[in-house]
Amino acid sequence: MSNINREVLKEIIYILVQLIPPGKVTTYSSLAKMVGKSPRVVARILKENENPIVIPCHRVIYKDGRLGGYSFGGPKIKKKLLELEGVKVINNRVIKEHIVDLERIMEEGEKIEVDLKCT
DNA sequence: ATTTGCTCAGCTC
DNA sequence: GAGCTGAGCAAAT
Repeated sequence: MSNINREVLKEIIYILVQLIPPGKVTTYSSLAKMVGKSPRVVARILKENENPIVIPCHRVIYKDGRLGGYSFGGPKIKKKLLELEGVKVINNRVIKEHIVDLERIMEEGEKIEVDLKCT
């Protein structure tokens, strides 16, 4: 059952990436764990994304905090974008505090949803 | 077979 | 604790 269509996988990953709030980043491995695939595949799909404007693929980095690559203007642009959102990048490395697991983000998202409902 | 937007375990300093 | 190396990984070319 791990044979998901590429399109579906793409959609899932895009949605997940769009869930990342500004000022936070996540890792390829986190995404990979979510979709049950290898980090390489996630990276490839992120790279293949057709509209980098709506999909903040710059918020996805290595687990070590390194930025990794960025086909949409190069890693320098990626760094700029992250800094613009409040993420501190030191020596091409995002400090650990900003890295959040996708699961955590989703939990917070649900929490927010609940809050809205209560209101 | 080679190249990638990766990650982990070991090793050195 | 921080940095480097080598191997493993899955998909595209």
